[in-house]
Amino acid sequence: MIANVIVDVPAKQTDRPFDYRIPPLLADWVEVGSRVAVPFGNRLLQGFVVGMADVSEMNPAKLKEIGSVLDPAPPLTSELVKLGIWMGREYVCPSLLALQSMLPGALKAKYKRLAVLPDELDEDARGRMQQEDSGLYACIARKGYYDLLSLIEQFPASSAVLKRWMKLGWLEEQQTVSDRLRKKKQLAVYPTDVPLSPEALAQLARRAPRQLEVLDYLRDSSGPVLLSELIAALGISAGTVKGLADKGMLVIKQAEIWRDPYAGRQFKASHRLQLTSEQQAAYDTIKHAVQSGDAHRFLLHGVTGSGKTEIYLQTIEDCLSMGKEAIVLVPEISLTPQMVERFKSRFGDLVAVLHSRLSQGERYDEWRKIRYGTAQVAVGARSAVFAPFTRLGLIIIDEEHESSYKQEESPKYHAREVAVQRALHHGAVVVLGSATPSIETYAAALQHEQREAAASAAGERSERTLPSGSTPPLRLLTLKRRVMDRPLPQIHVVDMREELREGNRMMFSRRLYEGIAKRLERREQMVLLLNRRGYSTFVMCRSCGYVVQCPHCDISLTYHRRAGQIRCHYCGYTEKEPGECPGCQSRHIRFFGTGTQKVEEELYKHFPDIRVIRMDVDTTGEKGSHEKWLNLFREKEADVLLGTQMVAKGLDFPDVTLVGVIAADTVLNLPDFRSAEKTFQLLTQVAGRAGRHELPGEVVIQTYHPDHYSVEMAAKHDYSAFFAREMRHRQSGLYPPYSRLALITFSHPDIPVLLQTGERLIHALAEQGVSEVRTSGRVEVLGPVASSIPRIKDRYRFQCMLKYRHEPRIPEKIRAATDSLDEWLKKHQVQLSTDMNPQVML
DNA sequence: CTCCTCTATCAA
DNA sequence: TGATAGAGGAGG
Repeated sequence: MIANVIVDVPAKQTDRPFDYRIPPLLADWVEVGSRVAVPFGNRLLQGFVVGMADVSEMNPAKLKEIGSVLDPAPPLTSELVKLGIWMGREYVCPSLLALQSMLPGALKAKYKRLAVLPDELDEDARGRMQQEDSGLYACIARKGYYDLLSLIEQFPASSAVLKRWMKLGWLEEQQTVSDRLRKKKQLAVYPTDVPLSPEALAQLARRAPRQLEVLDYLRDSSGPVLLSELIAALGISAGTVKGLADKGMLVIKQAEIWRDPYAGRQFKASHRLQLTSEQQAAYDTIKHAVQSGDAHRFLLHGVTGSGKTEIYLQTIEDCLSMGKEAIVLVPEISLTPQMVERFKSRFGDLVAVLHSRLSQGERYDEWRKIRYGTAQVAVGARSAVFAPFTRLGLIIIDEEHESSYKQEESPKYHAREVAVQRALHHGAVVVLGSATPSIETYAAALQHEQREAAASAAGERSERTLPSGSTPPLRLLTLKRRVMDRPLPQIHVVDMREELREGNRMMFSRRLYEGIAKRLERREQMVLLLNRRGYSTFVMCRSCGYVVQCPHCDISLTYHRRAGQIRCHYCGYTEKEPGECPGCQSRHIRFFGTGTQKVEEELYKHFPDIRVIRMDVDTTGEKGSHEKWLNLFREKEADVLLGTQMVAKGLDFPDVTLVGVIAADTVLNLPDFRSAEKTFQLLTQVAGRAGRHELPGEVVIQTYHPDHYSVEMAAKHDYSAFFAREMRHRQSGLYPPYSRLALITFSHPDIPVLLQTGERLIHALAEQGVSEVRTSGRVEVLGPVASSIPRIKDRYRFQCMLKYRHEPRIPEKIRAATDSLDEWLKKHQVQLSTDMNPQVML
């Protein structure tokens, strides 16, 4: 048998399967999806088996054998292998990267090269090695082998000797492939298979009562017990247990432990809540779709607080009872303990949770629960869309408009697109949930609705059967009302230009100021949002106008007062806060713009007794700190939760009655065609944090653009009006959904190289038939132009945007074009990457 | 990506 | 003639 293997080299030239013979000993172990170690060139590499064949096209003499199989069962399913290859094509990236991104980091290969003394080496050779370089020899001889790289490091002068020894055969090189991480092992105590004789027990009772206690404990607990647990429970020493092991009355051995990030936490079981009629209708439709066993897509458009999560929970429950599995995607930011708790309390140990705040080991074990264990529901951020289920029935994407579903590194995939691909394979249902759907999603849903309406008006039965493999239509389910018919909070828009004109120079408008004072008096809570961390956004000299910039990026530095530093938010560059202007040495250097740190300081200035929790990247760096702050806020240990967008999403606190947006314009001013959409979504989401329970809520939005439609429509809770207005904007600029985009970015330390690269790229694209064809409106090639942040980490960045409509096979053509530039790119060390359907234009 | 080979070029 | 650097290509 032959295995087709994709090897662990992330380069264009090797992005294809290589054939290997499967040795008879491994025949039962190699499957599609297996992770194997294979000889490649003169190295030993990890690889993924992507196919099996009886014969190879290759000359059989040239075939090498698979070295070993790295896992007892294949970590990838054949479906995921197929998906990885699809991703490679669709997102113009090496399939290897796609396959790797499906697995927990613990399974990323770690390579070692060892220098080994051959067993059969004669005394004579050993003697001569000893004589030639005693230090080097001693180091290797101690264990018989030693890590090659650290040898070279420790004995830099001996590298020539080392090389010669290897040539002479006195040393052999051995390469290994291993995981990043081991399965966690701990000593555990197992009962013996043979029943214990009554005499022996009687003897124990007399001579060693403590040992008898151990046996009793072991008998009462079904199965093995951890040694540490036994010692703690009975207050004995390890010696007591060891004594029993010596007598053969029990066995102590290493047992594999599954780390559980939620161990020791009690989750109160919860049950189905009564659904409103709107919820019930949506639920019924989704449930029938899951039952049908065909791929379906739904957009669940429900206002904040309309009870989307309960619908998710109940449909998952039905999905499980049909013997199928479910994936729930949640934006990283809202994967809060609250969210996890809802799933844990409904499904208990059937849930595996995957997010970035788990340690590598914890994530690995949660993943193994899905692949080999008991989990039937996966809740997690973007990459959980790859949960290795085999009977997938339902994929839910909550807050589907969130940009975090798009991975910004290669493979630049969108979880929404991957979900559809998986649903097609499994005949599963995809549910996109949001109060503020992305324009593209909503447009697709409306288009389907309109087609249905037209079809029924014409008296036709709507077409239900689709050509297999094509994306199913997106059906719209709407929840217009909040549960318990609670009103949406009242939103006040404050024009900050007006405030200034009337002499208020504070960062708080009078309305917000009074709101805060009132809440403090009433002991209610508040959420304040400012989408900028740090203290100020830029540092400028008032004498000469000099703005302090990052020396490596074209971006101004942000002042962080607590640390007394100015920092670059792109490359992490840090310097001490300047006391004088670096340009003209004037003392008139000032900090402009407002960040969360400054808001915090102002709050304390105006309300001395106020208790503020600030949440941004700077305060939530540590593991678990996110959770810690939210718990403090829940326990009413603070009046204000102040933060960047991480406070806008998914939080639910009963006593929050005021939400304040310090500056609604931060996102609006970004040079991105989605900035209005992002603003509308952010405002609507954060407004939804108020008045979710008995107490009514109030929202204050401060802005310099009170007339902008994104602000106006958000204040009126009018998604439809916003959508209609935004669609006109998209149409006039031919932006998505009126077109599709592909962004090719390339970077280099020198601008002339980039200019030449740009010319070659345009030429290469034209050769593939991708060139400016404005007349037919098929493809538009924009650029190359400098990116909106022209330099990051000392590399200038240029980009080329393709805007196309009905142009088929664009990824294929881009790949062909960029492949033809390969030589040039390699020679000049130009980095180039392609982003299909980019979410951020920066 | 990394290693190997081939070729051009230069100094002895 | 041999050494060396750089480009090009292969890797099963």
